[in-house]
Amino acid sequence: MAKSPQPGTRERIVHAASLLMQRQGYEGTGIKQIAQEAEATLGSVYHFFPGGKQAVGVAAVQHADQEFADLLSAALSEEADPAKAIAACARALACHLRDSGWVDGCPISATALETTGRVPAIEQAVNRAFQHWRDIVADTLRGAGFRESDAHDLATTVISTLEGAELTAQVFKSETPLTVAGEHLARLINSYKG
Amino acid sequence: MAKSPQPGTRERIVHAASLLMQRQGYEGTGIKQIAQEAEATLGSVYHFFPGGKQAVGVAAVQHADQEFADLLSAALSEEADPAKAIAACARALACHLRDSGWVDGCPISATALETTGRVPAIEQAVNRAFQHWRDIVADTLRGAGFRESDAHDLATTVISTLEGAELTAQVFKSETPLTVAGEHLARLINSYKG
DNA sequence: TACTGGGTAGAGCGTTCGTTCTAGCCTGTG
DNA sequence: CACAGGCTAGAACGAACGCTCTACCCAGTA
Repeated sequence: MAKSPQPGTRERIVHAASLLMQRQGYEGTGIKQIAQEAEATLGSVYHFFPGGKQAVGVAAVQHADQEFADLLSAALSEEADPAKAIAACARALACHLRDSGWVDGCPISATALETTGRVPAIEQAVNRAFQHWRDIVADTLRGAGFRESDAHDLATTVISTLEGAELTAQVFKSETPLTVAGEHLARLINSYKG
Repeated sequence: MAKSPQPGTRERIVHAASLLMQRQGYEGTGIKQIAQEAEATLGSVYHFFPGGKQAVGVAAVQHADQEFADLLSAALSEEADPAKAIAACARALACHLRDSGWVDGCPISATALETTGRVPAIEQAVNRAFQHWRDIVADTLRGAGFRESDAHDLATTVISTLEGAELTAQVFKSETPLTVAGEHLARLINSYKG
């Protein structure tokens, strides 16, 4: 009974919410639209998320958090050199963004910007996601022999820059901002080596 | 209610729209809220902006575009060394963000993310703003003797990174991401010198 | 004096929002 | 077979949305 049945209605709702919020933000996405996209009914949504739209939003952010963390971990473990790994990661994001028709950028930044200081529950989920991602990068850098404080600062800038470059690429509808940012990050990281 | 002094009604509307959209995005901001904040009436808003909410949004983005361009130009012309100037600019953004209670980040990024691929008029205004800002940085770098292509790529990354760092700083409610990003950008720029 | 027109004021339109509610379906157990 | 309970289905609510509409105020002009 505690197990979710079939291809999981709850999962479909979270996935649809995450996708829609990625593309049109939190405010721009309606509960009914989420239900429709998930091929669920309003009743189901409120059954699984008695907390309403906020609760769906939090779950969607957490889902996107884990999804991007997995992508980041995979990209970083494929390459021994962290500088090259991050540049490759930026290129991968650029490809994905292009293939989506310049629509699928960072899955939570739109939601983050709309809700800062106004919806604490979502704010907190976003905060945790950013910490999560930064820590993944920081751990990789530490593992590659970077000094503790350098690793932390570099990881912060890596996340910031990827985030910003994704936005810029989306605005310009061009892969260039992301690929260039990746190369610049690699150059920056290499300048700390040794 | 009480009649407002000097500044024209149209200007008050644009200013209020810009501020509200900065804090809660395009979708999260209502026309009536804009009118109220501007101490104007709905009739006045539709008198000055027959195009409705989209038209107000475009004007707000253009206003924010010019405002940030002025801030950028001022910061860049205060320092001869562009690397130091950009680091100083990042610190200034951090101060402003902190003083606003971590609420006033980039004035258009929330709107940009919500409207990409969905509201062409606003999309275009955002595109022009990013180009505008990038060109200001690129011109400064070119003026400081950087190669044409280096200046262009660096300018793109500077805007991306500032944008992303502002978001990260907002999420973490900390000045650090912005100040660190500023220092990293300075280091990156200096690595292209000579 | 009367006219003119930019600007102000706000009631109210149709729609959609988030949410609540009741009723019914379906499946696993006793 | 009966029956409980997780889940689905969708009608309906008040509030808020973007927007339209008419009426009014009040210089400036003649």
